[in-house]
Amino acid sequence: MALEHAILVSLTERAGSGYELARRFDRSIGYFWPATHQQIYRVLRRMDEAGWVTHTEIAQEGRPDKKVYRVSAAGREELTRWLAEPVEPAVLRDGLSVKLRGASLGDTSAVLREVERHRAEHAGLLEVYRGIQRRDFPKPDRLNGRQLHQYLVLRGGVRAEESFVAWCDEVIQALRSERTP
Amino acid sequence: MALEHAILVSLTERAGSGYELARRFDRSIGYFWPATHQQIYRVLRRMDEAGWVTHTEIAQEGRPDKKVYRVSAAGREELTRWLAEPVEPAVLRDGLSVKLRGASLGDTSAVLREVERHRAEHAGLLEVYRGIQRRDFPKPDRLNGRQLHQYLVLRGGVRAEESFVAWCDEVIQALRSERTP
DNA sequence: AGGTGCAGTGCAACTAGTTGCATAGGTAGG
DNA sequence: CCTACCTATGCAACTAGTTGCACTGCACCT
Repeated sequence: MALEHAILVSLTERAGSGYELARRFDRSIGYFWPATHQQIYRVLRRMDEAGWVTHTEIAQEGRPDKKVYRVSAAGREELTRWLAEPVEPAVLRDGLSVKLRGASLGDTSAVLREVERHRAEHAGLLEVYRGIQRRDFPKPDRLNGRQLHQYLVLRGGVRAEESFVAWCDEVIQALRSERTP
Repeated sequence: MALEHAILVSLTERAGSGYELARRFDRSIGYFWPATHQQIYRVLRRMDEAGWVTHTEIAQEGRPDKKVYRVSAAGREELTRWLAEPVEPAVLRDGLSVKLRGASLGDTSAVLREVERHRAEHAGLLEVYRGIQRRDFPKPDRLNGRQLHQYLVLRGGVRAEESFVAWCDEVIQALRSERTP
């Protein structure tokens, strides 16, 4: 019961179709709450039946018709209710750490290459975040309300990726000097 | 297909029962690969059927009998196979960020209290990690093999929690000065 | 002419994970 | 004495999430 709320937040920011929501989950909100288009479509239907959202079918030329969803009064109520209740701590599932922990049972240099690969991916994501930060929040001192909150979430992403990259560097250095003592 | 591998890593470090594994997942490996006892029991059975592990029933006095699992040759083979293949990037699901992003749609001060609560929890976890670090790895310069890898995973935990706590502090400060401008 | 990719929704079948409960004896505390 | 917790395993029913596929029509590239 929480993809619902991520969708409510996103739809409150702007109404949209399932497809559009899936794009947003790919580019922004999905960085901290991932979801596939399938899951989104399914949950949207459930939310529609529960009355949290309404939809309008929009006929389009040259491309398929779409259903634009918007948050209803009941949805806004549910969202404020959820915002006031405690939320469980973040869940992390990191296969790389499992691998590292078992590295000595296999080919350590393959694990090292994996860490290097992940380092590159996370460094890329960090650049994406920093790009958004430069473009959308060039003067972060004067923000408030929704803009401030979006900025703060982005800051979390930047910090997390910086920390991940730094960890990768530490691991890479340690594994390299282990291989050539 | 990855809880299997986390279990293989843990059972290779030391054989144990489902219950013992569940304890370990609560205290160490579960910090980056969470699992409930139910899931562990189910997967253990599947791994047993697949021949990756074997079990011996141990009769005990005063407490229930237990099944001690150990990794078989096929299990070790599977583990080395998995260690050599690429692993998907870590998945994070952070409800607090969703909340923060939607904070202006509800009671912002309730969200602030939530951030403070999470800060305290993560600071506590950080202390746990640092305690393990002091106790188990007082001289990290001379480690290698399994010990080094375990230490590096722990370092990842320390870094992640430090970063999370620092982010919470940034958020708390920003939300406070937003409320009293 | 043929392939790829985007926009758009969705079904079917699957795997993974959660929650609640059951059982049972021992141990510790109020 | 009663409650609560620990050790130990597990069933049943549920919710969540993944993977693979289908269909339409346009645009773009080769």
